[in-house]
Amino acid sequence: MYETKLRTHTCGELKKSSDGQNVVLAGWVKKKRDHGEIVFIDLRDRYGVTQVIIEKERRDLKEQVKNVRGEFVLQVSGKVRKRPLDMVNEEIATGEIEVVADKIEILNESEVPPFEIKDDLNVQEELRLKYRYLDLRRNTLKETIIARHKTIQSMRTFLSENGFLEIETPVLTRNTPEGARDYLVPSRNHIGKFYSMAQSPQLYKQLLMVAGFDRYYQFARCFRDEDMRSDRQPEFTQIDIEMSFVDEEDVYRITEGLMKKVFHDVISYELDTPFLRLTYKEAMERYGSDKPDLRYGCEINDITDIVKGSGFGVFENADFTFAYNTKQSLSRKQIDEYNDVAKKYGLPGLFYVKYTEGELKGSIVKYLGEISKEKLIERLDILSGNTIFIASGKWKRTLETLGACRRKTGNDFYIEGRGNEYNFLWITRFPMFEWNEDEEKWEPCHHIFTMPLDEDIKFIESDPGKVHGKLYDLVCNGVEISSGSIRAFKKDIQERIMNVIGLSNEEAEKRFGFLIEGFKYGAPPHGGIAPGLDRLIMIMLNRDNIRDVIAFPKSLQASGIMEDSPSEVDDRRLTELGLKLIKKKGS
RNA sequence: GGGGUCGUAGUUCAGUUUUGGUCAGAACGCAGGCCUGUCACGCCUGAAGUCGCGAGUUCGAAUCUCGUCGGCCCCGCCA
Repeated sequence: MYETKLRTHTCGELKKSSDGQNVVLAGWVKKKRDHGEIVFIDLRDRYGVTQVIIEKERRDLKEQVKNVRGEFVLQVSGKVRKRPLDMVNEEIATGEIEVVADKIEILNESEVPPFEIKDDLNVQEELRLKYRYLDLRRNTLKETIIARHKTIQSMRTFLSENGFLEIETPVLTRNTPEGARDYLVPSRNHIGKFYSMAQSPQLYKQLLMVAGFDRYYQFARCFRDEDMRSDRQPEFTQIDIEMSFVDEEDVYRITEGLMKKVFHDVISYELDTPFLRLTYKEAMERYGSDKPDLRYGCEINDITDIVKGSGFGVFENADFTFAYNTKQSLSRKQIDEYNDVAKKYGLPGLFYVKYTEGELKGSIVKYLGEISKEKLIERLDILSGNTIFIASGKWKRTLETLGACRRKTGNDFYIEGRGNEYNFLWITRFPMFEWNEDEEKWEPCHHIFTMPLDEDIKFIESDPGKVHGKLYDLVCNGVEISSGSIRAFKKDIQERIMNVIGLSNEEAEKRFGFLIEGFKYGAPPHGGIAPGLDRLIMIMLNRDNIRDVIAFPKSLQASGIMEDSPSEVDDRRLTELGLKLIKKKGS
């Protein structure tokens, strides 16, 4: 396989049936085991590991490899030999054979690497990032990168077979102030002006619909100058999809088909389709999240009706009181951790109730009558030993807080060892607008080219908070994999939406005039979706960090640890660009 | 922008509070030697640290104080 001038076989393919063959292998020294009379060398490449043996009479070879150690690059010529039965290594694919060395060429030496190249590695990530090319030699990371390739390959096949065209769009584009901060690129030809690195190909793909390419996709690199998280990178990849003459159902069907195929091709997992659907409201009220993990229960319940009238101030003054049952017996210390979570999400704290010895216990129990207690026990399905959390306040914040607590319960008790379950669902019926308290104005929840639900269009002016968009998110195991929408392709709807959020015609013209202009010439009804490739692979391979699925990722401070980016540049370059630094670090 | 946490041989860590002083330690790796069958080879010997960096307190700082840099995690932000 993959024979070249320097090798006849890879280090992963020789089998019992290769016995007696003369072969040439090339690879890295994984391990040398020198027994004096006899020497073993495990040779590693992308495909596997093969044991090379230098026999006792080959003093010349032994002398030659005297100084060889891990990560030297060798070319070994020799004969494949079946190992004696009791010498077979069942751990590796080539464990039934070994190659008896006849000739060894040291293709390159290696310094002692800063960390060992082995699978069960425990090294500070900073060091792994600095020597990423060494980290990538390890199986775990290597397999991820291979899986990433397979994912892309599988998607290309599926989309191409379904009539989608792969079309590239510019990375260097213009600033569109909505949404995330974008990376700016100063222009040498236009002093004082800047390109923006595309946050996504959103506007281009919609114009491709105007152009008549009714099924488009692209593996689009997206750039966002925002703060990192364990699932966010400043540059990441979306599998950007847009279709014409469709409604939500068409997008769901294609996306479900795509996921089904990818999971089958990459990890041999058969997804059930169609995926479950929840409205945004339902997801929030039952799970406290617009991206709930449905691998476990712990559903939130509205208990406002039970606690109103209890006389307890917090309950009386709050819009809503919600609760969920952890179905666990938590210690005082554990409960404190939940209080910390609540504080982080802006609630003063949580109440908890424990059911022990046939009695509800907790600070708020004294406010509840017998009937209320019984209702509570029934509604939350409380069993002996259960700890229940209760929170009061405004709808969204209270639910989000309990949602964060529920997530903690899940992490602590329910999802351990269940990374190989995949619980996909669609979240639908998102609100179109959100009221910004600080600026006292309506803001779009998604982006402004979203089509409202037909039945809500009449509320656009009178009651924007009541308008839902043709918006959908694809969620799996508590992670937002993707979001998309059916677009507002007609001028009148667009203008009504812009009016709600206080965007004047001139302003809109300035920001995305080219899109509005394009929409004048027969824009077809269209919509799309853009699954995040990195997150999808994270979920599929059960990794909890996005850096693990990217060959050369950035650190949390958006630095390239290996290449030491970003870097300062010569003053000459700045001058050329008409730029001058205001502050320079260390000056 | 805010909060948390970590930083000690090449690597992973112990030592840091109660107690500032026999506190520069282990394992792996590395180097030298021995060893027909290992695959986490084994045995013997050895080298190896600006305790992230800087300042301060002190007779004395890995240990206490302040600052700073970097990694990771979270909130804000962000599809």
